[in-house]
Amino acid sequence: MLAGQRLTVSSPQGRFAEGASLLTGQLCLAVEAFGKHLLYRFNSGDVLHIHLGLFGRTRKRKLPLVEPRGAVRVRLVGDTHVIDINGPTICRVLAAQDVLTLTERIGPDVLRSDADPDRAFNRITRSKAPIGRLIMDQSVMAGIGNIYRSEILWRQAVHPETPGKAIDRATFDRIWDDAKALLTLGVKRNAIITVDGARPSKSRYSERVNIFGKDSCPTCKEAIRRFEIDGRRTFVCETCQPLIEKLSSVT
DNA sequence: TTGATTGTTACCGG
DNA sequence: TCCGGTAACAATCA
Repeated sequence: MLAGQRLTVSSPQGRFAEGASLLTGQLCLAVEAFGKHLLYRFNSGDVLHIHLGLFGRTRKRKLPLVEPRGAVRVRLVGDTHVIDINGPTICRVLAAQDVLTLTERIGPDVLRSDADPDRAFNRITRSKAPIGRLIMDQSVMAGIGNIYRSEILWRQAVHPETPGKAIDRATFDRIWDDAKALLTLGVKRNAIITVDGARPSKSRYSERVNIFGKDSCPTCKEAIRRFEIDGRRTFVCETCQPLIEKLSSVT
């Protein structure tokens, strides 16, 4: 994005003011993602850490500058473009040690080539927690959000309430590979698309997904059950995703 | 005006 | 010390 450019960093809303002054005029060496965390690395060694949370947005525009739209917390101005960051949950400057602490806390990111899926598999098979919780636990594996959770488990015919330790290696591999494929597509199209062959459109994501927010299963037409895992909506077709607790529940 | 929401973290009690 | 539960926070839209 703006990597390789000298950036003017400002804080139009006044918040993050000290952080902005620390960074302004520095060369942005790289922009990197660890799961849902964004790191802007600067030549001074400072790192701008952003997490967009539930409501955060970034907007990229060509220069010239226009008035910030909505609640812009950080504005990054390069040679040709400007990026506005609205409503991030996290917006701070990290020292090198804090960056390490952060990246060590985050599980393997399905989109990173240096990710080690074995770490996720080991966590999952040691837990009796439901797989629907585990794959969205960013310390177990990073990248999957609430919509992808229901969609991936439906696509792989895994019931979200299956205990982690009942997940065998082949099943885990299918979940991991599907997550990787869907998130890669999502990045490429800048949209959540989990229906094979679907195209992004101006419509809401609900038209590009299989069961999230739906009442009936696109495959078998049976009713979709909706319930909560950790307070977040979860959808399951109990016909296509039967709950199999398998043998390993022997304790 | 109210409610819902593609998320995370801090804190507290058991 | 490690859980599970709860609250807090963020911004926008219907």
